[in-house]
Amino acid sequence: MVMQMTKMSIDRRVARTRDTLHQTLMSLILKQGYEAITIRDICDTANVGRSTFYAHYTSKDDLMRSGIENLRSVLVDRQRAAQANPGDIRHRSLGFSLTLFEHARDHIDLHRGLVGGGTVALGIIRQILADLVRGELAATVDKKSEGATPREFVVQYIVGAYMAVLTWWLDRGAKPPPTEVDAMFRRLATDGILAHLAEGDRS
Amino acid sequence: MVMQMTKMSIDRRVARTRDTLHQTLMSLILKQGYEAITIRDICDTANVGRSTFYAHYTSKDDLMRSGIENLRSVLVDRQRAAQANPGDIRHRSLGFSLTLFEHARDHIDLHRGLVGGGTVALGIIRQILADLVRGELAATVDKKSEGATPREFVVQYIVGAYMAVLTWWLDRGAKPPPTEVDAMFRRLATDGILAHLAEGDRS
DNA sequence: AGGATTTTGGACTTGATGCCCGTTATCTTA
DNA sequence: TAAGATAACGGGCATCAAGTCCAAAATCCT
Repeated sequence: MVMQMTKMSIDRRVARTRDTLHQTLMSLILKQGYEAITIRDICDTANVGRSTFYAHYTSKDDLMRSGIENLRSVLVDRQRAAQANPGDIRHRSLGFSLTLFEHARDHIDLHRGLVGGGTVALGIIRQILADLVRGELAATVDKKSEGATPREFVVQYIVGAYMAVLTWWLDRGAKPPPTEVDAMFRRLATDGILAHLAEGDRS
Repeated sequence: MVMQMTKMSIDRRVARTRDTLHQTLMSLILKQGYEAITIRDICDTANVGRSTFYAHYTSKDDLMRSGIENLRSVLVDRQRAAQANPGDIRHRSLGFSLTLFEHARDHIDLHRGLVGGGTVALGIIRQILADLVRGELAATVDKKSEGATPREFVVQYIVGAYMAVLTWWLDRGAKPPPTEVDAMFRRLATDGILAHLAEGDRS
């Protein structure tokens, strides 16, 4: 029979295989870290033929990429909610921060695997955040206020700082609760480090 | 003859080998990126037996690590010079910024290879910067002004932001000159993003 | 010059990748 | 529920890099 053009309901076997592969990858990340994982490992653990793996994904990175995309939707949703809320610019901006801190705390093992692991996951998350921040800046800042600092510069600055802080926080076992790290990050980002340094040292 | 205890002048063969290996690694980074380099590549290009490589280093990362340490001294030196200079806290702090931007511009190919390449180089540079910033904060901030924000949090924040900005800048071909990016970074870091956002949008 | 040390190059093992293909299991749909 | 389509299996195969080892040759140091 000819394939229907718009959208075929996905074969259950395909769905099952892909699902299993994703879950297995995650569990292996927790167990041995991303880098150390081999495609053999994944297939063996998942009870999936290696040929089958290659029928769906071209590499470990490919599997990872495809599996991490749902994180984006979570963040985007919450972001939208935060944007809708009225409030001072101080509270309205950087909406992803608390969300991601909390998500990381709730799935701490997974996130530790991600950050501890390869560049791939970090890169994807980085990109997702960059998109969010970019959108936020576009909605927040006035078009005419274009200063000497390129928009993208600010985006990279914020995302870089956030990723570093998130990683550090996870490495320490997510010690201070999300709301607190969130507050620290926001303050640092919006007010700058001068406020921190000069507190007891205003010359 | 018995080995002298304190310090033996290094065998010329050893020095030559190690030197060649380092230079070769760098040139290969520029040509094909760090990740894609194989130990075979290095040895072939360097005209060094593969056995010899393993007699000196245990891995590609090992070679990289040992080779990048001189960058540290460059930065540390300039940092010291900057620290000695009198001046407002705004100019005295973040001394590494301009230095590294300039170094990156002068060795742009190398730096592009580094950042474009593996996690290793980035990690090392990150660590070097973290040490610098940590030292700087310790010298700058008053002990008693310890706020709710851990010192290390600020360090990670700054370094993360800087690395991201540096990478972005290099990817764009180091377009705005070092002094300008440096100024942008400093301003963002010390004054925060609020100053930027609110410029034309003070509600 | 001569003993010490390094370099060499090739052989060997191990293990991962990626691909192929005939067989078997499972799904879809009519 | 039976038939035809499709996916999964699994074993084999070629390729390549990582490491290790060793005897012979080259180079260095004093």
